[in-house]
Amino acid sequence: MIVITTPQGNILDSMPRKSKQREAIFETVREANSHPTAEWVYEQVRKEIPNISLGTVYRNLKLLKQAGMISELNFIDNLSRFNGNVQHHYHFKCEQCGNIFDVNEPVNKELDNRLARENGFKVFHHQLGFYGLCKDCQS
Amino acid sequence: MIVITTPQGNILDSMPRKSKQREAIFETVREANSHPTAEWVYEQVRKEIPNISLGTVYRNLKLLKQAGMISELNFIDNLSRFNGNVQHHYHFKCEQCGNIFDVNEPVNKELDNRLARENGFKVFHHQLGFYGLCKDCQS
DNA sequence: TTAGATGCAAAGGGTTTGCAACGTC
DNA sequence: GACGTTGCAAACCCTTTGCATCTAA
Repeated sequence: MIVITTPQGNILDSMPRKSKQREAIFETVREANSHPTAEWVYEQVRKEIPNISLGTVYRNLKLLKQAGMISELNFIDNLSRFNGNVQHHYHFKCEQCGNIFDVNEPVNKELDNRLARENGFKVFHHQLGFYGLCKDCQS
Repeated sequence: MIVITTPQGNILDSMPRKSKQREAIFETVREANSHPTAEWVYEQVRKEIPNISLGTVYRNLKLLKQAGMISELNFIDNLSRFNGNVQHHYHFKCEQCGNIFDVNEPVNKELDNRLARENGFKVFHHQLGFYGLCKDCQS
């Protein structure tokens, strides 16, 4: 159903059909520098397409995730959060204001290999999240 | 309201009142070598206290967590999972069978310090979760 | 024309909460 | 007796889904 083309091509074209809703949702997530929830995406897209429904937002977020165009975080809290940055990276969550930041820490692939060697697991990837206070919340 | 006494003392005594429900819930989580959900804890405790309610389970899991007697994982999926192991450690989730394993990998505290230095965050702790296939699911 | 995509509303699943009754100190 | 705790059920919140309608190809 969904065919992922080369990273260079517009992956939206690989969907069975185009829709302005999906395009708006994708753009919203990609341009957000926060790590938005579905609700937030919905509120944003609503400014452009006032009668879009939450169900459509959820359906498309799921599709876009399956197509590898966005990623989903579910280790921050019990809310799904989406991210236009598909590259592997780490996160920091401020326990005061709740904001989530991308972290520039280099990703350590060797961790996966070591775990695989020592425990006999097959390890595909890992998620690393830091918790504390951001600059603004320390004063 | 809740006073955490020394790790040696029975922290349950520091609660305003005792209840057999709370004790059973605590024991169930501590003795589980899985990383149980509230629902699972409820099913277990029900064998001992048949008319316990789910609400009581949730209330006590929250209390026990606040008292530092159990910990909560919310980075595995969008379900709260509880753990009698309060020490800092990492996790592996099998994407096939869904089981979650504690990982013996040493905890790297230096990570927190480096992040703090480089980004100006105050870092309290971090969570690291690995994803892949466990031994049983590789065949 | 055909099948995917939408909007709507209802349903689902996990968690919290209000309240009267109960239990502990 | 005071007040923390419980059981129950309703409420809540986030997410999914069924269905008739719409729309891209």
